[in-house]
Amino acid sequence: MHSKPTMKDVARLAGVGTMTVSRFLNGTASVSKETAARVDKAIHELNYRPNEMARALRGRRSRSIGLILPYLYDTFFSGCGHAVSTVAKQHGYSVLITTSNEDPDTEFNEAALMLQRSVEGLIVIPANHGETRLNRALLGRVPLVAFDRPICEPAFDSVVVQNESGALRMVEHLIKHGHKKIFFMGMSAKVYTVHARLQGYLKAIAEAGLESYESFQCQTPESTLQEIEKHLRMKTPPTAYFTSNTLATRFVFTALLQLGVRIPHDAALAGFDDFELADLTSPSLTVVRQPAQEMGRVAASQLFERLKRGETGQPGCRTVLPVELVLRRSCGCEHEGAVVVQ
Amino acid sequence: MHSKPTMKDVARLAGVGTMTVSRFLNGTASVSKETAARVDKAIHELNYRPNEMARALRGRRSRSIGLILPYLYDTFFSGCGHAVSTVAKQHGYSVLITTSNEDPDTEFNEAALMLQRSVEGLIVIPANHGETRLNRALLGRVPLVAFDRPICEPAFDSVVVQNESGALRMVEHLIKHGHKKIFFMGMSAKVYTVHARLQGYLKAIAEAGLESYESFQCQTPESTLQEIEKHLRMKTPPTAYFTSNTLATRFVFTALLQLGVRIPHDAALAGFDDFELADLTSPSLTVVRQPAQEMGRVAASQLFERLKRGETGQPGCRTVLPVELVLRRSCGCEHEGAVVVQ
DNA sequence: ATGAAAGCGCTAACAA
DNA sequence: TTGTTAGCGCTTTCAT
Repeated sequence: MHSKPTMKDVARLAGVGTMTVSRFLNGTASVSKETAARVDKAIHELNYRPNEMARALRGRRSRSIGLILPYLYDTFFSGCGHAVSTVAKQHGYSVLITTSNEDPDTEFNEAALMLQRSVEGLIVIPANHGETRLNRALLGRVPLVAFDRPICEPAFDSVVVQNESGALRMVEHLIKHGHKKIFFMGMSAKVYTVHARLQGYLKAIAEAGLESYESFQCQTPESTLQEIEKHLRMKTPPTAYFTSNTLATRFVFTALLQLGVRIPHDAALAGFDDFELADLTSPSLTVVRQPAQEMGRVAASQLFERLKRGETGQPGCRTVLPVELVLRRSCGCEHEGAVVVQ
Repeated sequence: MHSKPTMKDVARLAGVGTMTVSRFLNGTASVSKETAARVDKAIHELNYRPNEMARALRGRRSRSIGLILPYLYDTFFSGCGHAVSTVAKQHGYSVLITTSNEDPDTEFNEAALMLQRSVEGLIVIPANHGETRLNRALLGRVPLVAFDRPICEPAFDSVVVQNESGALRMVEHLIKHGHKKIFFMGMSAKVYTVHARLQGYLKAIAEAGLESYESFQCQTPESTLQEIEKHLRMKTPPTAYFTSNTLATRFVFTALLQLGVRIPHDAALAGFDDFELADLTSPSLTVVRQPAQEMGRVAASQLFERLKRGETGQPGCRTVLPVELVLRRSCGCEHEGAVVVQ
């Protein structure tokens, strides 16, 4: 056989019509046992595999979904991606993946391209909050689930974590350690999660009757270092830092070490988002742990639920997943190992 | 408009035949300026987007490639994936992604599924060495580029790093520090990269006239801990460890810390594969750095090169990318920061 | 339970 | 330069 065998080839070999082969493969209608056996034999003999493009073109279903992440090299995002991919595989679906690089236009174009490829649904971590151009007009009837950051479009589902309350609880923890001047350090106020965590920080600070301090200079290691240097020159430098995400945590941690600040003695540190090796630094890092893979799993499940029900008009729902406080040493706790607070 | 506009709709609105629209879109043949303008207007008016499935079915090109990685949650793999995705986007291609979970059968099935989806090429980090079932028979004329781990099939391209010489140089470095008993710690001898790095270790050891010690117990933190405990009970415990990959490095590092071994005083440590935060541990970790993203970039470029040339008969070539030694503190070096040796 | 005909949206091949 | 015809491989519809 030169090129790939088609359904016609199978039908001919089995001595039946193509529709019988199609029905056998899809279980759309009953096929007598005998013919089924003949068809099955022919399929194996030719090593026949249906052409998914033709299937998608003729039928309604492409058995594929699209996944758009800001980046793939970030552990958090790729962890989510792994979960989505796993769920899709369980449903027999393929995943088209792409990155938006946090750019709403790229995101829009990539989404459009995926729709051209007839994906049945889209799972997205939207680019910077409020700027996403994804909407019903673009998507038509195709369902979309946003996660990590919600989309303000009522028809889309969202899956997020307890950003605000997680931050609030962690800052409360720092306050319990006796800190009065706690700095919030973020990468960018434009990102939804950073903003939400800032709100939690502000609430905790306000409830304790303290003053709030925030900075969004954690763009690069250098800018972070400069910012922290500025703090050290203050009359009363901060005694604790709360960082908005992994990268901010890393940058602040590095800067503090470089500047000879002893953690947690001179300044305590706690961050949002756990990561590998956070327990191997010195001191080990206290963080809010969010369930990255679980979030991807739930988002994907939600999408497949919609696809199964075929209900497209349903309003979107928001799922909020719980976070945990992982208390290690950088906050000032002195117990051995890590204490996880649900 | 109820459902999506088709080429026919555009043709009708522009008052031309569908072929003119097709030619306009693909630049296959010249279209007069006036008609081109009318077609362009119609396309924008209807917000028409060609159906990629139909294109792929009729024409030869699906403008998509498949990417198969062992896992997606591993930073190394997802970094490679990011690079592949970026290159594909530059070429206007979409990426179907999936994970093999290091299982050759899953890998085989996923590859077959991708071929059913008419991918034009495949980029793969093959599952455990020697067991991969990917071959020309499955792939037909579809090109494949293996990276990180090569595939022993002459028609496939491979992109790898200097696993053996990188390991050799690092072990030589440990030897220069005066170590006589250096343990090689790996996760699994079945993985190509681990095997290759072991060869480098063995060569360095042999050239120095030393005795070699190897263990593949770094499966879990627990098994690693047990293994190291065993070493400590030896008459002359090892004074240095060389680890085969990130996870092994982490496990050995944690175990040594837990057992109160002072690094590098009681035992030095050096590993293959750099990772974020390797410079923030205490002591900071000396590693062989391999260019993960670069490897993905080169593999993808190689694939697109083949696609462009359309030459399918060409024998596969192997590209070897250089690694760097990143000397931090865990090996016993005492300089500030990190020294990178090309 | 099975088959024949039509056509999904597009493009290669030919014709004008 | 442009249009017509045919058909990629499959499934829907209608017939038997």
